[in-house]
Amino acid sequence: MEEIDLQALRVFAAVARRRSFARAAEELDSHPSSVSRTVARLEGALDVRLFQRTTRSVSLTEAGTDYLARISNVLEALDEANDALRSSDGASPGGLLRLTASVAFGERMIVPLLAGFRERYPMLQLELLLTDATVDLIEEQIDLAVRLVPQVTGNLVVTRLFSTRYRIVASPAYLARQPAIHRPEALAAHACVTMSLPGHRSEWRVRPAGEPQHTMVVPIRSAIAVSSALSLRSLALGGLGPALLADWLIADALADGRLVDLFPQHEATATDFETAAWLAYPNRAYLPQKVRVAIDYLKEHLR
Amino acid sequence: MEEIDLQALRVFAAVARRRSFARAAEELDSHPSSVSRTVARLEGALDVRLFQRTTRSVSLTEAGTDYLARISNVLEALDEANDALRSSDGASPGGLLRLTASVAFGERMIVPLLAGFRERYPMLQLELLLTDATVDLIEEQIDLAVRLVPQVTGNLVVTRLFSTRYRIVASPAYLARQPAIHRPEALAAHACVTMSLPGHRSEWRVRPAGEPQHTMVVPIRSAIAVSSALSLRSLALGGLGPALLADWLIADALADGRLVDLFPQHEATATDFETAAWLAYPNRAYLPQKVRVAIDYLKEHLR
DNA sequence: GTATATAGTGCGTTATATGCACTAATAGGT
DNA sequence: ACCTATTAGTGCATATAACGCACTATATAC
Repeated sequence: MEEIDLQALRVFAAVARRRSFARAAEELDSHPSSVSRTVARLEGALDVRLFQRTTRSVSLTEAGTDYLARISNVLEALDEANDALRSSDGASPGGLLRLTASVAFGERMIVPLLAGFRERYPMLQLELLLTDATVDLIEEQIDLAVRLVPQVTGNLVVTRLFSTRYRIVASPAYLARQPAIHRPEALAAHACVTMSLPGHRSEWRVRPAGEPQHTMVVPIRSAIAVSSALSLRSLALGGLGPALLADWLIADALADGRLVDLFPQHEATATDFETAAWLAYPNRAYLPQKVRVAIDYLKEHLR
Repeated sequence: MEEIDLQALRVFAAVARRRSFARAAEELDSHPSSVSRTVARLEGALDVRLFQRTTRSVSLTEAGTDYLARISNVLEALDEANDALRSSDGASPGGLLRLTASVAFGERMIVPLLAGFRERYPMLQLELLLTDATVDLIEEQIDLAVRLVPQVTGNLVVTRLFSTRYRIVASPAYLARQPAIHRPEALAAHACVTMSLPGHRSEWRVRPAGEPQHTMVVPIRSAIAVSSALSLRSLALGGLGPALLADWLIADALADGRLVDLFPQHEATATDFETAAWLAYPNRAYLPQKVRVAIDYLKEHLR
């Protein structure tokens, strides 16, 4: 029996995850030719075809699916063994930690923490994937994600960080030159700045705090719609109109008066009132030290 | 984190098993220098010392012990994955199967079966370690052992093949020219051939079949003591005197009259009446196909 | 005290893997 | 239905690393 290279197993797993030789090669900082040959060698050693190749798409064979499941466990157990050994002598966890969050949350909440985090865990290399698209944690090899949704779906382990509430805010300058807004219904007379997301541009929902049964659907007009929450915040600060923004995004501006909460007694939302910030990570048998400490650090500093 | 070579893990396991760099190198068909460098690289990658080296002996450190336990599982799971995949398409099991048995049992019982076994499993490569010393199945990487003892000890999985009974026999030629032996006590007047083992040379135990309470200890005289059961059999066949031999070793000679059972109504032994032939194999999480089929084959043809 | 076995190192050679250029083939766009 | 762009696979020259050998240092056994 020819010996099987561990590298070959990692390459195989990468191809299976990305469903492409070329993308796997990219991920591994290698070349499609190498990946192709490595997989071919592995298939030769096992005497089994692992992938069905049609030049345009790659998919696992039945045997490949079975092998991937077993191999994933093996690779995980191996990483666990190495991780456990390296941290057994009380050493600071090392390696690469891949984090993802929305652009706004990353910029406002994560980035300010990184200096302290790096100082505490200097051996850890960080990679921050800030995107408003929902990425596949498995395919993108993400260790830890912040998700801002009512409930997290998928085969993920989830921890709640804090509740997020949305506020309807405007800058003092805007309020000074526009008709007063005493009640939510008065928003109809204003040109608002909104997120360019379905359901955010034509109506918001408002209800007196603690009275879910009195929810009002308030029609609004969107003068400017942007796809970036950070830019939305800037527009509100610049006095371009009322905006619906998450509390964690504007806490500082409300505190020092650069923004005014129009309805302090009300809760507001575009879609769902009960939203929270969650930490989510792949449901693996073993949680690496680096992820463990990152979770603890974020929990400690974010709530 | 530098990548860890699978080869390095196998080398590490071999050194741990053999407790020697040189013997591990021998086992791996490599050189002590290579083994030394491979282990050194592994230790460097893990940043942990795995072995305590004193030029004359090698022992695992605490971290090494822990790592070995984890790595063994990983390597086993990997072998299992490969084995399962290769045999999933109904292929005949392949690889190397290492068997051990006593010299006499191997020669008389195993060797005659090998032709048929090879024919049935042509992809299997066999290695037969015939020795009367009790080998360490783990250290010697034995897949399957035949043990002839009352009870098998150690962390082994055991299956009973058949009971072994000992008979006191002599050749017709010997009996024709010597005083008759009607009762066991009469053996004292004869020069016996015996095994050169403690307790075999000065007395044998005899009892009427099914009457354990009437066990007699019969003093005997050993004229020739040999360390090989096969040679003992030859001496008995050659008419050199009465001998105590296992039934499976002389069944053919008793059947065709080349040997005569002196006390067909009695059971005899040198040490323990209740001896059996056992199949024993290391207690692993996964039983490889090749071992599975070997066990089945031996069971089918040996009882 | 001496001899032998064992772990570790330096160096030159060899084998292996890698990267690049190119081919073959398919799926999607026009 | 054709053309184009992308992707898997192959040949070949090169670079990298692993390997084996000779040798050293050290500790145990006799």
